[in-house]
Amino acid sequence: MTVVRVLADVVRLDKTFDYAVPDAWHADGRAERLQIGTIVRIVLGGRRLRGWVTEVGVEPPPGVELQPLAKLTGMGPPTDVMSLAGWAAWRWAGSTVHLLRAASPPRVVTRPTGTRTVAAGGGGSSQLGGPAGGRSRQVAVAGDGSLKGCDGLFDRPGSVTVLRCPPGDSGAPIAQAAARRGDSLIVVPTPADARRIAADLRSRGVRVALGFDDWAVAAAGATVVGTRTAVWLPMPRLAAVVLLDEHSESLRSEQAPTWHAREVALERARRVGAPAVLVSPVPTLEALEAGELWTVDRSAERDGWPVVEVLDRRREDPVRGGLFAEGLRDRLLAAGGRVAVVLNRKGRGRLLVCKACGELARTSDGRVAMRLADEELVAADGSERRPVVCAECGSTVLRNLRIGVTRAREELDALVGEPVGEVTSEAGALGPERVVIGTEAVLWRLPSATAVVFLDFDQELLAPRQRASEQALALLARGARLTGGRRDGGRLVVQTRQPDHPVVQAGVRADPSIVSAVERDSRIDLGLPPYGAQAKVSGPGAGAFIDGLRGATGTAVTIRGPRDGGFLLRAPSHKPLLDLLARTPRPAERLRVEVDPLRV
DNA sequence: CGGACAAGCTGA
DNA sequence: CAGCTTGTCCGG
Repeated sequence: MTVVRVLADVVRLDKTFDYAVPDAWHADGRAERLQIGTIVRIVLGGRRLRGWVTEVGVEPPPGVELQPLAKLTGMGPPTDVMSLAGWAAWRWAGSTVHLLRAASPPRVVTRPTGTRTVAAGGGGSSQLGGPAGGRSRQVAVAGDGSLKGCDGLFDRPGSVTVLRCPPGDSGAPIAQAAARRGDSLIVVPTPADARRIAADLRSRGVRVALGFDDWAVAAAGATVVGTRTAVWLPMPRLAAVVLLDEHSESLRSEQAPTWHAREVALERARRVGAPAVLVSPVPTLEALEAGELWTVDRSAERDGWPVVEVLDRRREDPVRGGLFAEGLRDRLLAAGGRVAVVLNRKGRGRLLVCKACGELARTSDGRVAMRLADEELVAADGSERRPVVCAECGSTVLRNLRIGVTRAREELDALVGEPVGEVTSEAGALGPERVVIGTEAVLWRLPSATAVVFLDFDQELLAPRQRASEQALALLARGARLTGGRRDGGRLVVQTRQPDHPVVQAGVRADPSIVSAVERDSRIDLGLPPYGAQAKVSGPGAGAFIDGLRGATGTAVTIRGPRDGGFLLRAPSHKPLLDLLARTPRPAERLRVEVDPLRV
């Protein structure tokens, strides 16, 4: 009798059970389709459940009467993806079930779709062009702004390369170079990016699976293009991995387990020895830590960024100054074409500003905004408290820098003397107005702009998030993608009271390494990822779980809390932390474990 | 997770 | 002691 082990599709269960393969399945060939990852129906405690085969031909446990498998549903994640999901469950301290759901086809797949016309290796497709450029740690930018020499990125098996190139769209040539190596995994931030890259590759004769709808196409062997979930698609002949806009927040899953497509893709590449290339105008420290940095020529990078103009608001009256710096009107009128004005209203935290000298109330390291609470200044992340005194000049009179969000459009209207459009994140036609205002969504909804204005950049710089600096710089890069480089007249206008902030300076000098260097030092100091590991444990079961953790001895993990009902675990690296989380039994009550949380 | 069953509480 | 709530265990 053949016995298979099956993981039931029940998150809180997260447990395998053994089932007998019915004799009839041997006769009609179904038994041969049972492989690791195959999706089946099982009966468990009287319930019919979905499950994934995790082992075939296991020794039946003694004294247990096995139930037969109820149904063979169809193909599931291949063996390597099953194993990858298990790794990810460890890496983000979550259930394997969550990740296998992400890796399973959206509809039943009985067999892979289609066969490849080009042999694996892809070299037969001449429309992809040939390798160009020699080996160096640089990729060249041609006169038309396209990249040359991308093939060198994929020369070394198992290598991880970070390619920092200017904010313009550089994805297509890199995707083409990857596809020349064979079936490649190309991960992009948005479905629109995926469609664009996929169309380009298809026009060059590459067999492409576009996102999860093409699960069966990918299973037959193809270059996969998609958003973060694409890292879970079957790829029987994975030859290269590319992440475009590696810094993008969209690569991280919002729901727990909060897996990150960068880390999953790198692990997947590592397992098969495929070269991986992480592309971004503003690489994260995680990327820089994982791979070797390649750049484009310094002057080409500079030209690819727009001019960044800083409007320093420190000397203005914080009350009468309102939303707009003195020179803004002139800049708006001077811009020839469309102008996008960005006002972040998601950051609800109001900023306090010194009435005497115009400095913002910040923590002593200048990283986090402070607010008024109980007659005291308290950091937005709770890390620091002090009396209500300006750290710069000693004045005790601070004012709320309240941004008049509702009136922003009207005020701007009056300022420029022409109708101003408003863009929201909801769909809807864009108006004909030359100047449009909105939240960060403006940067995603508009196809292009001559200039982008950040009205309240301090809100980004001081956001109580671990990656506030990186994200603020990413926002500049996003704006730069709308405007194009300085050669095309692109211009960013940044209103700030922190003109010397590394992010602002990085924009002005078109040099993202300024932020990398400062961030690196501070994260090493604070033991933050990627130079340390953190996990946030919360929920009704948190207390009991932490008690269990405390029982473990000899680990490098420190526990802080409870604060707001949650605990923060820290360790010098991921392994001791994750191993401890994995071997500690979970309580019956609800528990949320977030590894490397965005906020602590 | 969800069902089964046991132990505990309440009101007549 | 029926009828209901709450807790614990287990499924292959």
